[in-house]
Amino acid sequence: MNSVQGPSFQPLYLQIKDLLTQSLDAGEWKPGEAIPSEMVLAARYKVSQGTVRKAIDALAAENIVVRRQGKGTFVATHTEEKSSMFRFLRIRRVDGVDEYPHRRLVDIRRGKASAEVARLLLLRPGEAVVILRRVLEYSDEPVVLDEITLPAALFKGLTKARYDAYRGSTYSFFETQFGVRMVRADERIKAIAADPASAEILKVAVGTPLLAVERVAYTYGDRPVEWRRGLCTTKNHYYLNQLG
Amino acid sequence: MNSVQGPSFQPLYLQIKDLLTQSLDAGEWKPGEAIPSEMVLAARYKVSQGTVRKAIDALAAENIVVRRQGKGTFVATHTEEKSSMFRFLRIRRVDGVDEYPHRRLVDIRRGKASAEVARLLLLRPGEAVVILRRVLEYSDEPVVLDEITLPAALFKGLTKARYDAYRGSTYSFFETQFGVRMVRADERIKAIAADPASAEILKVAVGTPLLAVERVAYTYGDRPVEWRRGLCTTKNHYYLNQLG
DNA sequence: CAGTGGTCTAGACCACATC
DNA sequence: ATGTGGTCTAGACCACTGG
Repeated sequence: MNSVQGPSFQPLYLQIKDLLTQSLDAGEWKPGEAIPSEMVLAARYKVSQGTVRKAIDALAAENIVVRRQGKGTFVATHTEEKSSMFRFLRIRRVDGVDEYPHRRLVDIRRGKASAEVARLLLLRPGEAVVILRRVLEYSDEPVVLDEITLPAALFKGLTKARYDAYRGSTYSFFETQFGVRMVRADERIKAIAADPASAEILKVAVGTPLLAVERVAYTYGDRPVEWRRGLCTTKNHYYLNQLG
Repeated sequence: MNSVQGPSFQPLYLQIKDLLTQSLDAGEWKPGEAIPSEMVLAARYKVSQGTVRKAIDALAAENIVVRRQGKGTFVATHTEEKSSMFRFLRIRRVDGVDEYPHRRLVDIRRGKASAEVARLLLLRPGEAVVILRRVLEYSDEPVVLDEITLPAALFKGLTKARYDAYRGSTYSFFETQFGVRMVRADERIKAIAADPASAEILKVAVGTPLLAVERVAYTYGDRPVEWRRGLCTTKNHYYLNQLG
């Protein structure tokens, strides 16, 4: 059922994958919901089940959907079992115990995108942004001091009260409250000395070496929608990475 | 052609994948060589080409093997194009230019595995190890100070002269000279202050914040075969990570 | 039981590399 | 022209879930 292929050839299953991504992006199926079965999608797109399967396999490999045998294929969520909660949280306790930190919002303020943020988030310089400052606490110990910058246009009505009231991870909050789902991120890590303000919040001496982690997070279609910078104490914690 | 399945069921294509991994491990096909074609493997294992294909797909997804349309499937190498050279090297210049560092071996010494190294590399405490100390230089600037610990049993005849004489990456050296191919690694990152000895080598002030990167690298079958600890200046460089 | 995803097969054809 | 991997199809059967 493959149509005539234009000059810029793309396999059928990748075309189907793009169509599915568009539907996901448009919110046709919400996070946590099931997408139609392979047979139904095959009928809709007039291709064989095997081709739909390959398209879904590709989405599953990117953690955009989750397959569950016997039940169906579901739009991935940041509100899930432990396994996926640590996908975007690489900080671990040195003793190896998996602990999900308590997040304490220091303040929210509105501002204009700096040249750097505008460049990274593909905004016009000076465009409105929302900036959250947070502290992540592990067993009541402050470990990470965060600053999260978001395009205001996508996060209308983001207030401290709403953030504090939400139970669950920050990306789960973004996803359920603003329909912005993070699918991928790039991080750059440096080591820096604690400045007085950060040192006080993290309860370390001024000049203590900290990890400085900068992140750009992307939603469907590789659109950047979050910039964050975190300072992390590594007295009792480390940053975990798997190279494969 | 599936045989009767015992109590611990495993799909045929995963069984084939394991057989291929064993052959790879045994050196039946060396890095850089082509493995037999899908048709030939299908005949050998008495399964369909599609099943062999799924097995190879799984190996390709883990970067153990590389497919090249029209040519064949090849055992992956650390001696390849730029794209794969940075798979285990996450240090980048802040200006974004991709530069492969010059490695300078400080010394090689032999010793016994500490309790920690023995635990991580699954050795008996006190078992013989080889320890390399290196400096990685980017544009003549020392950036990383490394200490690499290897089980002596796997790296007989490793001398400074041989290391210095080799052209190519360290993992390429291990692979071609000792038949030990790294396929995966875990890294743990902390921020620490430069001690006097390290500071001098890296040409930074004592107390300068550095990244401390600890790595355990694994070969086929998840067998740990390298432990390393690196100290990295982040004045002009950073550690890059992709979360997906 | 019916419906879902998961595996396996067999065959056709396409794209690419090499001779 | 031949051989390789890449795509697509159609159908059968298995494994899991839930009514």
